[in-house]
Amino acid sequence: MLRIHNSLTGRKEVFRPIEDGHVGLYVCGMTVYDYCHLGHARAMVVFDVVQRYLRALGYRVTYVRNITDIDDKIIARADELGESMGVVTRRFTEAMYEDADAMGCRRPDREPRATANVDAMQALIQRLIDAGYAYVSEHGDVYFAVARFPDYGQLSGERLSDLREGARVESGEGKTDAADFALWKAAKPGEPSWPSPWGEGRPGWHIECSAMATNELGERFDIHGGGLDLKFPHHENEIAQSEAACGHGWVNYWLHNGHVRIDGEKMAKSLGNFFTVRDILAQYPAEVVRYFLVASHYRGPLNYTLEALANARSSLERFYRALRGLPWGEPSGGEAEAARFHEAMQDDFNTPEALAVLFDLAREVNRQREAGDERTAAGLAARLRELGGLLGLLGDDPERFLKSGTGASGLDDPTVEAMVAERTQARKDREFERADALRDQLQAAGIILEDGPEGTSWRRV
RNA sequence: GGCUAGGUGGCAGAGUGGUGAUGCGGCGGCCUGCAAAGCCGUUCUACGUCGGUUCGAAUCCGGCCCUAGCCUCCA
Repeated sequence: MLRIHNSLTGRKEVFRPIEDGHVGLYVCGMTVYDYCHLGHARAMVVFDVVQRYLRALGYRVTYVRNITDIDDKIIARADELGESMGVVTRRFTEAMYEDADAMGCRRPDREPRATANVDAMQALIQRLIDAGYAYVSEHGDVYFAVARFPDYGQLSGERLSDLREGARVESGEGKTDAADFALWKAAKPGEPSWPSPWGEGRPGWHIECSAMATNELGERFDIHGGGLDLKFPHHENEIAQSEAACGHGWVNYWLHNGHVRIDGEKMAKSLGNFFTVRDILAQYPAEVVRYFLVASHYRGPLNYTLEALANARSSLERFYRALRGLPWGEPSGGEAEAARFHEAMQDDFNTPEALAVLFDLAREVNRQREAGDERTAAGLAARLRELGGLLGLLGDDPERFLKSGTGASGLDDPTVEAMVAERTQARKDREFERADALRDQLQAAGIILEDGPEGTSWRRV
């Protein structure tokens, strides 16, 4: 029985899909005007885990993630680069795929692009105008009249009166209410635009997701996710538009992932404290980054530090050392751990707890191996791989992972192998001084040796 | 000012009304030529604060303090 924390109600609820055996999942994707930073990576990995786990539970999942390819920031970026919007969005869409693929994220089933769905957005806007929820300003902008939608604030807990009093709500621009938001923006000279019943213009941000989600998943679907920063106003406005248009509830469960922080602050472009995924991937294996993201609960904040990444790496090393040297086979044994793992995952995707179970399993693998029962150890190791796989982890070859290291050690594999062989000979000859000198030399180059009953293995720091 | 999350041991990070997750680190032991790794044991009065409920709370309730986020584009 899967329970998930629904931000709409603020509590954990038993998940019941609308259609038996099927889950419609919509996640707000990127605005493609720059490279992904770690915050984007978190959202991608979090919902990749959600999607994977739902499938592991046997659900058919329709996973939809949009691509916002029309937006003020894109226009600005294209101007800045002296390129067309299409060129810019294509480049950063490709970059997003590279990053997401590297981190082992399965591609969504559907990835609607805003520019390909303007018709659906216009239809939705028209519907809202007809139903009296939206109005056209004298400048040709269309606004959603927030006051006409009594349930406004159901997701964020914000009250309309508080919002109006808030210092940061803009007024003017033809709005009748400061809290109203744009559905359609009249084109300024030189801006990309589409013809519409209200004049040349382009869609507002919020209407994109309402239109595309409904288009792909219907007027009522199961799960809508995104970063915490989208909760208000974006998701609140999506709800208002969609429910106003269809006249009933829209999404059953809302999921929001927490922010990545750096030095206790949100990682954000405006603060200039962000790290791009590709910069981090240049220094750490993608699986380490993924582990780091999965090692804390998706709803909480995640502090980015070098220590945390190092920690993620040593955790993975522990797993891969347990796996090392055992044959890939069918899982056997570890049923109790598997049950605990699933219990954790079904409790609002508690990945840290699930990982704790995996550590227990790794210890059991080591115990069995130490006891000389390699057969049992191999069965458990396969179980460990199987469960890790549900999180998108532990799919690598242990030797490969352990020998990959963080940076350049200066010594290539054949050199290391040669030195190891030389040391082995020295040890055989009981020339321990020479053997230790070689080991020290390797260690200085970031190579750690481990002497086992079946010879010496090594890994990079 | 309003709204939303949080405040856990040396660090990271789960969890729970009553037997001190898990990882990293420290210490001791086994193993090893010595290490490393592994295993075993262990350290550390851990749960922001003040009250309340309870046989019993860190876990429930209330006040307070602090942190972060949102209220403007943001995963």
